[in-house]
Amino acid sequence: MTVRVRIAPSPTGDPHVGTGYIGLLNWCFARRHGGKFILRIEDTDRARCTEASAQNIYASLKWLGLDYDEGPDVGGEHGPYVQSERVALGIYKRYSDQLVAQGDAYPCFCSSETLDGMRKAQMAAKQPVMYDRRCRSLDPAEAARRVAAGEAHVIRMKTPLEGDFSYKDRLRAKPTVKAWADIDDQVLLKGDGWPTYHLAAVVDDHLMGITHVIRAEEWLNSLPKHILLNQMLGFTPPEYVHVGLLRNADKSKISKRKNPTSLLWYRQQGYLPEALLNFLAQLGHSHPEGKEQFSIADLASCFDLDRVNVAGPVFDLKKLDHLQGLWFRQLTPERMRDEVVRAIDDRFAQLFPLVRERLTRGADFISLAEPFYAVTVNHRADELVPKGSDPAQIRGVLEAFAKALKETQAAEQWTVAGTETAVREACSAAIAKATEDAAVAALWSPKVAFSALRVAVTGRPNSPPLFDTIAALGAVRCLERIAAAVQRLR
RNA sequence: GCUCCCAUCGUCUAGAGGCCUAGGACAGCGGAUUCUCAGUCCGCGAACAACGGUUCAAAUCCGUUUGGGAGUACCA
Repeated sequence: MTVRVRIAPSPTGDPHVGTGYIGLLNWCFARRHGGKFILRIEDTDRARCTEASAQNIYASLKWLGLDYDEGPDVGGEHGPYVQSERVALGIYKRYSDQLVAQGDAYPCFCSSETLDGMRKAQMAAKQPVMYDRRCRSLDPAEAARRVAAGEAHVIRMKTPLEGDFSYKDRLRAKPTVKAWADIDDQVLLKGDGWPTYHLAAVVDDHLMGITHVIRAEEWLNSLPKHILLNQMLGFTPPEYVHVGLLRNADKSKISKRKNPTSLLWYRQQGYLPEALLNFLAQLGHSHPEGKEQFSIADLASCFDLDRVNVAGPVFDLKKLDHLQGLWFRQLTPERMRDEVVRAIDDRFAQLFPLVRERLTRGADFISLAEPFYAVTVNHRADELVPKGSDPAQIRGVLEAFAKALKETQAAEQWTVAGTETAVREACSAAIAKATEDAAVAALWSPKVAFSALRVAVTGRPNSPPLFDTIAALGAVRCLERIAAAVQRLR
């Protein structure tokens, strides 16, 4: 039997590291066994999926080097590989009809309000939350008549009312056992006639000849539904394997709030695909020879599905940075040069408008843009403290600005307008506190206070417009530099 | 609440009953090299969640507890 595995991301938002992680595992498994690795786009959520997002998934997988043998943009014998196109072909509706005809599924006419009320009542009564199956007992002929009359409905699967479900996941010592009675009558076809994940994935995995479904453990709970669906439809189920979920430092499921989750971000930051992949690989599968640095081709040659981790690993960027350093320093001079040029180019587009009118010669760009590229700047005390003020006063000003800007950063308002508003408000507040004090008003005037801020942030008395500069530099570097300037004044 | 999953240093892990007074890597700390920094090299601290079994022998097997996580959608 030829191994056929897949990843099936949903094109919502940015391409996710989790997709990269699961993709890597599937890719290695396919390559190890001479099988096929397939990409399928699951865009059945019409409200959230976008074409741009799908394009980013293709680009990111390509960037990582996780080449797929079949997929939307490469074709294959089992297409189309985008579920919305398969909806148009009537594929899911056909299977749903079959299930209803067999008596394994039924139309449900309950409104979302009804369902909401049900949930709340069950919650309050500390009962398990699930559909009470009231439409399941409707007379099929009567239900069919209401459907034909155009009444709003969904299609639900009939889960067994008694008995146990058991499935042995190869990564777990003991089989997963659940009582069928705890499993909901899952919606298969939504009100708009589109399939839910459960129906679509099971049908497509079968139609595409998938032999192993290697996915994250968040799916473990719905495994019984998927196996049951396979049985009802007369399919031989693929082997389902559930791996650990990537975690934040607090062990919760990895999230945008607490970690960079976008693959686009890693590329933009200059991480090497080799390093990211190496890092991701270590989270899921240790190298049998104990190697720390290895390529995915190397991993693929010794990949063992039974060695994959089930405990969700914490995603730690420090380790990535270390690996990145190893890979980067081993780059050929040519490729390293390309990486450096790319890093400069990326920022050039943003910076050029700021310095353009200040240029006399092309080489001026280098000195003018230096504060934007530099990791840190050195402050001169005499420049930091404008005439007529003293170091202690300026320190107070900068500390107030730092506080205001930190809030701006926390509120994700780090833009030209956002930072300017924050800084100006800090000035107004300080002046308002000391009414009619001319000296205080002078200290907090743009002329004095802004100039101190400019030196703190750029390390020099002249720069492009202050708030454009602050916005372009980014919150992290600005705040670091202000803190350094405050230190300098102690 | 209900259901399921998981459990070795701060983090990623090695470990499939004796090789374990638990090994490696990252991070931290100390030292060496060095004009500086980075790097490199050397060293230090740091874990089998707890309690009961099974066994001549348990990090490894079983049970209970504790802790963490996930699911509980007409999202995937």
